[in-house]
Amino acid sequence: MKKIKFEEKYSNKEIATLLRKVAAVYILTGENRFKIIAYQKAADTIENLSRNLFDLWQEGKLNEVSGIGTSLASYLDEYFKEGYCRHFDEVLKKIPSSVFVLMEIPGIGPKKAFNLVKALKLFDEKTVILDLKKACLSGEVAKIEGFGEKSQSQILKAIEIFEKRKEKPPRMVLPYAFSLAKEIIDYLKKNPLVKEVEALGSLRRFAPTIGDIDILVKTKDEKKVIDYFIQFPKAVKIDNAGEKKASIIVSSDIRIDLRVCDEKSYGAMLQYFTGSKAHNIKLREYALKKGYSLSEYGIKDLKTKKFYQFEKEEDFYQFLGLAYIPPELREGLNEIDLAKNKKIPKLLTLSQIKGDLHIHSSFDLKPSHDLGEASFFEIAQFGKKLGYSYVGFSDHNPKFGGDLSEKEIVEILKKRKKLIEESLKSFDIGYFIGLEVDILPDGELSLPKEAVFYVDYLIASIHSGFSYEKTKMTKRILKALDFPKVKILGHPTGRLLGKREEIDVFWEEVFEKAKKKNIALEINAWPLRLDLPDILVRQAKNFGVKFIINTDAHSLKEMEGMFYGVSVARRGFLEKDDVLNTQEFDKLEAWLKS
DNA sequence: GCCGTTTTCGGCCCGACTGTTTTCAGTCG
Repeated sequence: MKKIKFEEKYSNKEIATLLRKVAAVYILTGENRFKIIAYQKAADTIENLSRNLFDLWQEGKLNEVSGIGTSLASYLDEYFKEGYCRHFDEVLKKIPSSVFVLMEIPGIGPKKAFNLVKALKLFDEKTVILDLKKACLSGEVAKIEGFGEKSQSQILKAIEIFEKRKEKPPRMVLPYAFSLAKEIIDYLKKNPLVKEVEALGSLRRFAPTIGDIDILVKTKDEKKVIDYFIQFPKAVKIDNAGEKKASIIVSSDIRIDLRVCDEKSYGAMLQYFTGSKAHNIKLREYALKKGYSLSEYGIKDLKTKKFYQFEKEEDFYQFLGLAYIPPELREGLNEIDLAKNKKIPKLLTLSQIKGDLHIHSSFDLKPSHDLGEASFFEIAQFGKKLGYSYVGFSDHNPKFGGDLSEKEIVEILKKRKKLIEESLKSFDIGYFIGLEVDILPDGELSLPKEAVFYVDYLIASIHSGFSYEKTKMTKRILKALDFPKVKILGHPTGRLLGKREEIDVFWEEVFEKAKKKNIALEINAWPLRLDLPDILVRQAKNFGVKFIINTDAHSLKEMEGMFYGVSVARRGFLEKDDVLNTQEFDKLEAWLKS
């Protein structure tokens, strides 16, 4: 078979888009609606896959993906092999391509898009959005059958929001989402009708980035709470507001969804509104097989027609014969099967963490990157305050290959070790002397070998050359792991959420080697990193690799961010024993010396 | 078009909100 190179059009995202387009055409041509659903479901599944569909195809595992049956598998096989699929092409030909562009605007689906294109003759996909905007402004849209003044101005607003979002997608990193959610929660709490209020959705699941903020309120007066909510001072637009729910857009183009309910359905509503969508769909399918229909209000027994309500979420899952599923695991993977067999892991908790091994101090060792803000003593003191048994100092390596000679670098590290020992002589917390060292392009570490005598451990990290080809990058990392005293692979994928993509690596080879050499993979808790990503955490765990969760703090304040790293570990199914810095000092020391 | 702890046939998650209608279709989460 000829070797086929991966291209952008083979990415999960692009394939999902392709299948959704086919589904859209089927909607317009009046296909069987379950066929349409099948395409949409396959698209959802593929988009949320933890691996590239393309890779799975190369391994002959297309049929293992749920939602891909014989038909789709053969279409996709042709698509990967030939670069196109005749069936898809023929279907898509039936509809002007500008229809698909309009569908990207919120509130416009296939039917509205098609009617607009047909009525206004908007056939140029490059200008279709601009043309539609003009048509709205000149009042033409309101004249089309099925549209009116209101939908015309709604479309206009939707286009504006769409254009803004295209410039800067408003996905938030966790800390920002938390602070925004807190603002809204504080506002809601001022209203005495609000009995209880919680942030749910992806925030409760601790997803690495958050799109919308979801808020649930328990109240006896639903309508009044909704009226109060839409008066939130920072709201720039009320997207919708009914009896049961409302959505506002706040100044930063972020959407806040509110649901209100009484106490009797609070448990079911918590479950529903925490999601994810994929988890809820799977849960409902599972329940249906058992003769129950689920909704945000409770559980209906389809035989007896009896309706059950739940004040607590735990009882909702229990009723279905399932163990409680922590929100972090509700991504529609295999968590329902695990819950059915009572195999839900006992996830790591923050209180189990005994120390932080990636902290940057203010000691000036002429580093390759930025210094921290706090002294060794201040860091130790703060570690103690956080309840840790030990801390690890891991400044960036001195700039190697520049003005400093190897001898000078060794001297600096010698001096640093002495200073640390003196600073903490009479302070009762364990400590380790580490160093975060750059992995150079060739896989060497940016440090003279003699320097390792003055450290307990090294964190090897990539800080440049992120776009190497996969094989070269893999070799580079594997080589770095052979450097003496490397015990941790720091922020392994190098990603910066919304700013920099993950490096391209054959991770299985890295996991294999890390396991063999007893090297831990870091889960870097810095909110923009959250690296290793949860999906890879789970894969690495299956290889038997151990982890260490670090904050990469450059200030005392940042040392408080351990919590974000723990959330990644939880989403990656990690338990206490998977994570080395849950161990006491002696055990950790033994590992560092191993 | 997919799927199987009732099934290889006959099912397929569930409900809210809006606008344009005059009972519902479209869209969204």
